[in-house]
Amino acid sequence: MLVEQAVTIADKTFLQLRTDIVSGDIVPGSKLSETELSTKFAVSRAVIREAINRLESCRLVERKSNIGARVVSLSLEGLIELFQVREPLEGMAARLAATHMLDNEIADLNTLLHSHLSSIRTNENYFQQAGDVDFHYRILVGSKNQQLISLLVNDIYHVIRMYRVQLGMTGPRVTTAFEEHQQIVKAIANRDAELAEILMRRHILYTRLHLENTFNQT
Amino acid sequence: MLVEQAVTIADKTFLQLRTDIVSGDIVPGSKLSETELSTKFAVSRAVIREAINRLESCRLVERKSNIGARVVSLSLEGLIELFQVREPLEGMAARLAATHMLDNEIADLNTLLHSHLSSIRTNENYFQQAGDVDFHYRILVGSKNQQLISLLVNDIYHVIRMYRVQLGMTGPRVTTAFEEHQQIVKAIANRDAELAEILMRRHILYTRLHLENTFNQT
DNA sequence: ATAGTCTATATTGTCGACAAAAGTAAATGT
DNA sequence: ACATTTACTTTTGTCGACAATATAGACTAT
Repeated sequence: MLVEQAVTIADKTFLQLRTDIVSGDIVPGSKLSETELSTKFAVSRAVIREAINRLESCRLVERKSNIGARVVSLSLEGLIELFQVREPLEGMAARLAATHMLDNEIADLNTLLHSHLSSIRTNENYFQQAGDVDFHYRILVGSKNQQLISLLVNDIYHVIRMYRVQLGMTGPRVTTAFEEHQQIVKAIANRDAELAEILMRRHILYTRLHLENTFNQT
Repeated sequence: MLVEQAVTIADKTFLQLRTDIVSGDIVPGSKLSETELSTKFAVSRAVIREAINRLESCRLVERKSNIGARVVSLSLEGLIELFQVREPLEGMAARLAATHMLDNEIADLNTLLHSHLSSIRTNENYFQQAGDVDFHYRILVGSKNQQLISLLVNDIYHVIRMYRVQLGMTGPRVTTAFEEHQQIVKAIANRDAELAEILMRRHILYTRLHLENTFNQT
């Protein structure tokens, strides 16, 4: 998949902090003290500042001038807003993928779907989650639109992952989602851009509604 | 409209640099030397670095480790990619606006349209451009989706403006675009979310095709 | 007792200097 | 003459210190 190679110290610090935030080790709403983090990571405040700046542009932290940065706090409304952004973007990605994906990329996607199916049968939850991520990622890359790819991979996906972890969403809905995946791939293989977009949007919409339901019931 | 108040020196430097880049005073592809800029603006390199970092997250400059930052170079392909992102996003904005815009906001939008119409009659090109920006901005705000608003206003709009200035696109297409605007507002006033989205997407698609044509013909 | 002010403290913003990496040009060897 | 190495210069990355702003607590006045 994607290789993010950290060459500078600020890179590593940024990646480490992002992991800590997304995984929940640094709890939402908590303050990111520059001095504190610089001693913890044993680096200068400058690299911490740079890392925090980048976290801000990923929408993982919010910063106020002369006050400081806090990890974004989670709300159902925020998650809904995020999915309202993700839905049309991935819809367009599927539309473009139907036109621009190479035949062998589509074949690989089918292979992935089959391995996904077998992991459903054996109830391997972890791989189901990873398989879902991989599925969306491949279609996104298949769109060949760099703006779209960068926007979703570098920003939105991480924020959504954070929400999922925080809200304890261990995404079930696998069996029905699998059928939706299948239909999307079929539309792409048929080079039906219009249908691919509609199906992808529906797929993400359903996921959103499912998340809303599970969240509201608890 | 939107007020971006710069409290810190880095804020001001960032805004100044962004203006210079979008307006073309700093030409695309040119290098942003930290030392050079720090002497030019009479500030320390730290604030220049922060400003450049923010420009990078706006997608206005590209940075490579240990090498430096360059203003993004323009290409027709890049502009197309950008419109392929913008189209579904603003489509969703129109869809949401049809549900969430307040009645008086819709009334204001109609007032704006009428003033737009009169400026078309008198051929005031500058106000036509500004009017178009204002139109899209109001619908975006009407969506009430903070993620969507921030994404378009803080990032995408600036990049598109840079492309327009650079490629010398003094957006004509006003009269037909006006009718499209009218139809979109009508759909929103009717609270027809589905139609509002379709019309907005078409509107942006047409704009893109128009830009492609004018660019290819020259 | 409460509101407001003032002082002390902690945190962020800015700066200049040093370290490390990349780029450049001269020098050497074949 | 060309390629490679080596010294040198330039630019970015990192650091610690100082300045400016915000927060917290003590103090005063009504």
